[in-house]
Amino acid sequence: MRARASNPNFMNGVPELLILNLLQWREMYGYEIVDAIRQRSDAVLEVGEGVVYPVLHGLERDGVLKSHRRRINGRSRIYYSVTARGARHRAHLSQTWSSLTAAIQKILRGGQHGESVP
Amino acid sequence: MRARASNPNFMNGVPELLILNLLQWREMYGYEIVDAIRQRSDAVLEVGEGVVYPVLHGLERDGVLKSHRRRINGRSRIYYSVTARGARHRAHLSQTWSSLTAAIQKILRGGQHGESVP
DNA sequence: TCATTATACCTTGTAGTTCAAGGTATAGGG
DNA sequence: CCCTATACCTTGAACTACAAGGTATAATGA
Repeated sequence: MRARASNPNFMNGVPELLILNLLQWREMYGYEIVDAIRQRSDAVLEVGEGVVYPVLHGLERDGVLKSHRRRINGRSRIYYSVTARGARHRAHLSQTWSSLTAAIQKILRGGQHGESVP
Repeated sequence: MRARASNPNFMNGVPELLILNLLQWREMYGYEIVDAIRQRSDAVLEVGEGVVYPVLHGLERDGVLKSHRRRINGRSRIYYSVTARGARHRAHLSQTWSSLTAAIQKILRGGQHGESVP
C-alpha cells in the first residue's frame, strides 16, 4: 500500500520494457543502460544497477538477449543485443504497454459514466 | 522477470490510482469498483476482489478514504469516498503517473540518440 | 606517489504488491 | 430447493524493485 520513497510504484515490468526498447537500436552494456535511462528521461526515471543487471541476466537466460564480452581501453564490458525471439518479445511487450496505458487513461479521464461534477 | 499469466506486470500501483480516480466522482463500494474497472476498460483491465479490498482497507487506514455501511435491498454495502487528504493524494498520484508514462514514452519512441535504422 | 573518483561488473535481503484460490452470507430466479 | 449473482473478506505464493552492499581497474589530481 505504501509507496516507496524513490520511484512511487508504477515501475513493475518497466525496466524490462525500457531495456528491450533501448537495445532494439544498438547493443549496449549494463552501466551504459543505467545512464541512458536517466539521461533520456531527464532524470524522471532512475533505474539502478541492482535492477538492470538482474533483468539483463534473466532476459539472456530466457533467450531474449545475447551477450559478448569486449575489452575497451583495458575495460571489460558485456554488450547485450536482442535476439530474434527478443524482437518479438519487445514488440509484444510494447503493444501490451500501449494497450494498458490507453485503458488506464480512459478511466483517469472519466466521462459519460454518471459523474455529476468534479 | 517472468511475466504473469493474466496481467503481464505493469500493474504496480495502478489499482490504487484507478480506485482513487473512480471515487473522485462519486462514492462506490468494492464489488462495484471491480465491475467498473472491467467495464470502462473494455475488459483490458481486470482487477480482482483480492486486490481491491486490501487496497480499500489500506487507503482508509491511511486516511485517504472514508467509508460508511449502507443497506440496499437487504444487502449490506460499504461505500467509500475520498477525503480531503485523499483528493490531494489522488492529484499527486495522477500527476506522477503522467510524468512517468511521458518519460517512458519518450524512450519507447527513441529518436536522436544514434540509432541508425530500425 | 597516493588517494579519490569514475567506470563496470555483481549479489543479497527486504519490503511491498498483485494474484489466485479459497471462504462466508444473503437475495432472487428458475 | 438449488444455483447464480451479489457482497464482503483472508491467506499464501510468487514476483519485483530497491537499497546497500561488494569487487576490480582506469583515470584524475593533489
